[in-house]
This record gives sequence, C-alpha cells and structure tokens, in this order.
Amino acid sequence: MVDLGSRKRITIHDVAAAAGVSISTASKALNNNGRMGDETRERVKRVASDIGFRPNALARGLLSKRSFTIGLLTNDTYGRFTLPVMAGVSEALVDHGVSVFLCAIEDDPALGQNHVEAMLDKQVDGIIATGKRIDRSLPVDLSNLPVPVVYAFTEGTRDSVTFRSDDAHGATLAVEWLQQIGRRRIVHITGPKDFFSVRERADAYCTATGDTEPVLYGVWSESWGHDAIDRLWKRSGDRPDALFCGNDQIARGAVDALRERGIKVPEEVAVVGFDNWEIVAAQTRPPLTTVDMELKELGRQAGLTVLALAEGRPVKPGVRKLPCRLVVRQSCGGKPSED
Amino acid sequence: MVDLGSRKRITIHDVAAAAGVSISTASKALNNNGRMGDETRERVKRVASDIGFRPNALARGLLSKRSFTIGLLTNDTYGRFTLPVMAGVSEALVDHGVSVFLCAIEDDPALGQNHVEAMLDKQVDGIIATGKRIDRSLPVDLSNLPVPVVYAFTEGTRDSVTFRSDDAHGATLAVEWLQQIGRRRIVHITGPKDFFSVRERADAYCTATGDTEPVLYGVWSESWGHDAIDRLWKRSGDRPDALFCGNDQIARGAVDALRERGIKVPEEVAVVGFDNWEIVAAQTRPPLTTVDMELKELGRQAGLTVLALAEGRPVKPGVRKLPCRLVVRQSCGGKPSED
DNA sequence: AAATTCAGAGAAAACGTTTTCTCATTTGAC
DNA sequence: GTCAAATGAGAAAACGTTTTCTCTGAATTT
Repeated sequence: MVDLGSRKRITIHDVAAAAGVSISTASKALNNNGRMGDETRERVKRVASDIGFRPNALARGLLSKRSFTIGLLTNDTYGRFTLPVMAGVSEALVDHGVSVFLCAIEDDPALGQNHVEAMLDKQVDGIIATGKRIDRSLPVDLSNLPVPVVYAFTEGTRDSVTFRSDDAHGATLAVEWLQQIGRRRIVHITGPKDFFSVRERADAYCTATGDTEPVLYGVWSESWGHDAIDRLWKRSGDRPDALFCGNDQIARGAVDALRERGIKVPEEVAVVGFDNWEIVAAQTRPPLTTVDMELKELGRQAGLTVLALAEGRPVKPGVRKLPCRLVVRQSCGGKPSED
Repeated sequence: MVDLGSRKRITIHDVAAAAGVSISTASKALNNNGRMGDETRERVKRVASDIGFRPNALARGLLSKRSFTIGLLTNDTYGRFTLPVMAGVSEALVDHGVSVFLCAIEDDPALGQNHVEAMLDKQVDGIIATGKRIDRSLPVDLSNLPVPVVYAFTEGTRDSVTFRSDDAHGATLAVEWLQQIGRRRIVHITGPKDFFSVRERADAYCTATGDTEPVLYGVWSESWGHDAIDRLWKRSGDRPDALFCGNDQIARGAVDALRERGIKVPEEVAVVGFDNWEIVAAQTRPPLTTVDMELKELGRQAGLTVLALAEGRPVKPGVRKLPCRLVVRQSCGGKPSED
C-alpha cells in the first residue's frame, strides 16, 4: 500500500506555540504588519521557517476572498493554440502565487457549464477564455459571472477585454520580407474564407502587394497546399516566385509539391508560412520562414490583465491586437539556419 | 471599465433565512443527512436552487480536508504526451467535481519546487506527475509529500504507483500486423538507444521477427527517417519490404524518402509508425498506420487512482503497463481509409 | 400517569487564517 | 510627578461550511 507518512500539516498554531506567542502575533509577524518588537518578529519568522510552516490557502482565501487561482477555459483540443497561451499565463502568474486550472471543454456546452461551475465553486479569482480561432466564441456563456473574464484568441463579449494577434501585421511582415528579397509575383494560399483571420491576412496581403494578386482559398491542410501548387502550375501565364501561405501546414504541402516538381525552394520560389508551429515549420525541408503570433506573450498579458481585474484595478475594455514576429528559417533564403 | 455586477455571493445563510430555518438545518437538508421533516428538507432544497446557491468549496475544503483539486505536473513543453494524458485525467475527474491544476515546469527544478509548493498550499488532494519519456523523472522530488502522488508516463519512485504504456506490446502489434500482410523483410528504424522505450520496442521487434533483423538507431526526427532510407538503399543485399518506425516523425521521413525514390508505399514497402500523433500520422501521404499508446486511457486511470488514494482507499504500488492499440491507415495497405 | 424513546430543529464548535479591538505597560512632555 | 501618547502583544470576531451536541415536545411504552 502507498504510505503518505500521514504527516500532520503544520498550522500557525504550531508556529505560535513554538515561538511562545499568540496566534495573532504569529500571523502579524509573518505578514509584516501589526506592531511588535523586532526581536519577536524575527523569532516568529525563524521558527516558522524552521518547522516548515506554509499557510493554508483555503483558510486564507476564505477570509480574503482571493483564492490565488484562475481558470483557463479552452475548446482547442489539439492544444495547438492553447499550450503557448497557457505557458504565457502560467509564467506570468506563478510569480504572484497564482495557479491555473486548465479546462478543456471541446465544443460541449454542458461540459463547459460543468467546468465553469466547478471553478466558481472553487472561488477562482478570474477566468481566461481561449480557443482555436478568434472569430468564434466558446460554447458557454461567461457574460454574467461574479469573477472577471478575459478573452484570449477567442471571441469575447461586448465590453470585455480581448487579446488577439494582429494578423494584418503578420501578413504585412511576410509580404514585405518577400518583397525585400526581390520577389514580385507573390501568391497567397490560405484557409477557408469564413475565418476572419483569413480575410484579414488576405486584405493585408492585397494592400502590401498593391494589386489584387491571386488569393487561393482552401482548407488548413498539407494536401490543400499540395493541390494549390498543382493548380498554379497547370494554368498559363507567369508562375509565382514566392508564396505566402495561411498556415505552416499549407506551406509544407506547397514546399513538398514544389520539390516533387523539381522546383527549388527558396531559389526559384520563396515560401513563408504562418503560425510557427515548430513541429511542422522546423521539420519542413527547407525549414519554413514563418509568422509567429506570439501566443505566449498574448497569454502573459491575458494573465496579468485578469489578475489586475481580480485585484480591482481598472482595465479598459476592448480588443487588443498584439504584433506578430517573423521567424526566419531557410525557405526564403536570407538568413542561414537559426535553430 | 469592466463591470462585474458586484453580485454578492449567495451563502448558506441566505438559504437558511429564505427558508426560515437555521443554518445547521439548511446544511443538513442540502447534504441529505441529519433528521428533519420531509417537507422541511424539500423546502430548503427548493429555496437553495431558486436563489442559485452553490456551496463555497474553500469553506467546505477547510473542514473536510478535501479540496477537490489535483495537480498535474509535467516537463513536456510541447504537450505531445501531456495533452492526451491531461484529457484523460480531466475526463475521469470532472464527474467527481475535481478540477486540475496544470503546471508546466520545463526542466527547471526551482520552478518545479515553486509549483509544487503552490499546489500544496492550495491543499491539492493529490498530484499526478507526467513527462516526455518513461525512463526519466521530473526535476523535483515528490517522494515525501503529504498528498498522494501518481506517476504517468514518467519515472516514479520505488513504492509509488506508476502508469506507462506497454511498448513491447505495441511493437509486437506492429510487427505481427506486417507479418500478417505477408511482409518478411522488416526493418526497424528508431530513436536513440538510451531511451528505455527504444530498447524495449527493439527487443520486442527482435522477438517477433525471430532473428536479429537490422535495427537502425538514430534520433526522433523526420530527417533521420529520410537518412535511414538512404542508408538502407545504398547498401547491398535484400531491400526491406516493410519498415517499423520508432515514431511517426521517423516514419514520415522514411515515407517521404521512399516516394522520392519512386518506391510505392504500401505496395513495395509497408510502413508502421509509433505514437499516432495525428498531425504527423494523418498528414503523411499515405496516412500512417501506427501504434497508439492510449495515453488518454492512461491519464484516466492515473486520475482515478490518485482519487482513490486521496479518499484513503488502498492501492497496490507498482508499475502498470497499459496495452497499445494499432491504428490502421493506409501505409500498410490492408484496411482502406478510416478517418 | 410517569418514564422512555424519538423526531425535529437549533446552538455551538471546528477548520486555519487575518484583522480589528482592547489592554497593559513604557516612554516622553510639561 | 502627572498625563498623553506610543508600544507590544493578546482576545475575539470573521470568513462559509459541516458536524456534534443539546433541547423541546410529542408519541410510545410501562
């Protein structure tokens, strides 16, 4: 059988007893408030640390109405977007002693409701909602909760605080990079038009290229990238000398298709992806230059914001767009390996 | 500014007042214990539900010493293994009202210690440790904690409960499948020999093939799969008619290399991967037949086990190996598309 | 009719903290 | 040498539950 040592937990009573003071004095000593002699304060602190006292967060939370706990709600099963966001949230909050409940609710409203209620019962200080696309909301209503809610990479309610990537900026980065290395016939191969991000990136692409270069809408898969190349090379007229792809999977499919046709990347066609999904981008041959949405930073800011709200600090509602970053690998030439 | 409606939270005092009973009676009514008239009990319950009462888990936990909260500790940044495990844990525990703290500690002992202490302060009922390989332990000592610890897909301490996949079983499944479809010259291309899983799979492969067919050790990347094919096809003697690869990335690299050489998969060479990492396995052309380690089920069992321990139910220590499952796609012929 | 059981319900303690209040003693000012 | 202020520390209430104990009547038994 598994032994827990059945160690009794050490409470402030033990500290008080060991230091020969009252519980209230012990508490005040440890929290650096109240009035007492320096010697007493130091002695209490030393004793507490010696016997390994750690205050019970449940008891503390009961009184302070702060549980130092927040919930991260997501419907992104794959974790493609959630993991970096989660990493950022956690990183920002661990220093404040805040732990994070992760709740994956798929697209199940009942499950979502379940998780939200469980979190509220546990008195979370706030909730961060995140998802897999910025123009869809989670299948659960978070609009009248007794705790602050911040949206990150998912659609929020009016008057809420929402963080998202600036996809237009990312697309502009990509296109301008391709133009800088001298490419002029840039084609945009991307996902389904009903994604807001897709339209936003396509618009930025059109603005940056100056004319309405062809935009090929499809799905988010490698095989669409592959097919798109077939389609482009089948038609007459000038062939592109660069591709800006809507995500790394499409880009990978396109790069593979080009290689199969004996077309050199990046010499004949330069390729830029989107997402910086390491597992795809770094394993493509050649590794993909791609746009990173800085989801970790997004998570960090969402974390700090929900903390601010929980502490009653005022935060202006609205949508905050965070800039993207171009990660240069070898699919455009330019800089050599960076990994 | 963001408005929280500053809704006062409803306590059992409100329920008692609204129902015209004492707090103790209200509590007993809601928990179906104590003695009182049926009418009283029903009235309290109705009132509670009407005014939307939900008990404060902090207060409850303070008394019962159960927080209905567990921690999941991982050093698998990518989430490749953690996400399915987490999904299983969460799925198994949500019905019991248990929420899960996810703590990604990378390989940083200080960060790990931080997170563990934060969780203990919050009185978690137990901790599940998980990681990225079964023969390494987390960079933090979990052996003398006041709460139960269960290990899942990471190395545990002596006398602990550890769940892991049965890699020998998985490898046997793969090889036997290849033999069933008539392949006789099966080569095993796999990862670094210092991984315990690698040795275990290789041993099972040797046992199943009956002789010491060649095992090619390398790294966990597509390019190694690619290189391995180059090496195999450069050397003299019989060419393999099947490959059993140590993970899906290697398998994908191998499949790509075969295609580039004009060798048909699965007609000339059948390929089986390992991991069933959707993003790799399903996007390979042809999609990979691969071994799934059933990490979600592993997580589910780990969750139920830590719950049992938290409730004081006895659990035998030891390593539990869970069977794998072969996911048939098209890289071996056999069944047609299943996705 | 007195003694016993039992149903129904409330009072109070407990969980581990923090915080406000109170009290006794010492210090400083006149 | 008296009085006000400051200092050091403890008592007690509070947070929202659950649980044990106690109390009051009424029903049942002798």
